[in-house]
Amino acid sequence: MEQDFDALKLENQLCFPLYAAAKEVVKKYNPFLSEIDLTYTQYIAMMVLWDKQEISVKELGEHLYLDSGTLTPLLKALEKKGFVTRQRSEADERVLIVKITDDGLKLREKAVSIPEQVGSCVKINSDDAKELYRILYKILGGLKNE
Amino acid sequence: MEQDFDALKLENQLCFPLYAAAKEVVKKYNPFLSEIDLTYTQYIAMMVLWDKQEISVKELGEHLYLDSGTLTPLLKALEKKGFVTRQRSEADERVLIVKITDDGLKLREKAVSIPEQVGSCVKINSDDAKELYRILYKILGGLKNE
DNA sequence: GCAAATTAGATTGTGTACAATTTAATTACA
DNA sequence: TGTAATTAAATTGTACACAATCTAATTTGC
Repeated sequence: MEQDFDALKLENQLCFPLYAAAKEVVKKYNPFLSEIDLTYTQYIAMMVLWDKQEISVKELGEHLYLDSGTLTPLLKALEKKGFVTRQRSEADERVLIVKITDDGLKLREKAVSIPEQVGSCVKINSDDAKELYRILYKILGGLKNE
Repeated sequence: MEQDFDALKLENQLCFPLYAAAKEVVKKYNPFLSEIDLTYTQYIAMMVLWDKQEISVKELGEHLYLDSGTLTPLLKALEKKGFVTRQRSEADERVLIVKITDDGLKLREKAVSIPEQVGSCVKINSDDAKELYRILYKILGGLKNE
């Protein structure tokens, strides 16, 4: 009585290419990010800060799908590099407010060409890109409400 | 003279939802994987071994998009749990052959229901799943030849 | 045949990720 | 109003992930 194990084959997984492609694409950012002294995770945190100037750790984590265990050391590193400040909210001492500095804002001008540069490394046509974007956010939306 | 920074907005990235969705979906495996004492990375390594019984570290890394820096400690952990053995190839002492053990093979029966269980956590219809699969492997294929 | 180049894996160091726990501040509510 | 519950970050411990380097074995090319 042979059992059917096809469901456990790597090529039948959807999660595996998701995991692998994410890793490989993130890796493509490194040569460009190292020029501005950021890691990928630091870069996406800076993206939120370029947009909002200041934000609590909790809110930042909601945007990035990251928790304080990841963000606390990451934000300390960004503070050390002089790109952000960290200070407790006066209204609620539990809350830590992260603010972008002038140096952090300046960094945006150096970063602005990165999306295009990485884009040229990742071969995907515009239709596939749109489909991928749509499906990924559908998945993320579906996971949130549980 | 205002510069256009839209390319740096989080919502205009394709990589970010890829990164976030991969992380969140992998996280969904943990409750099921912890029951059989595996992490996600160990699980995908076992998938290759369930399929092939034995493989070199190099080949395993090619399948999983992982290098020896990640695989060496991971395979030592799997060896410690008794799921694999590690021994040098006699034909070429540089090569380390990883072999599945009887316990490792038995684990497959416990694991076989995991894909379905995780599937029910991730809301995606069959058309989207097929599209996603196609696009992700297209990306992975495009990154390889460079 | 042998030195140079290549290859496979291991090691080191840095930076995530995240579960679980802890601490301190705030809020709920009896 | 005072205690219990909740909340936000920080901390701790484990496990990747990978660049860079190292070591040992094998292959190349003369």
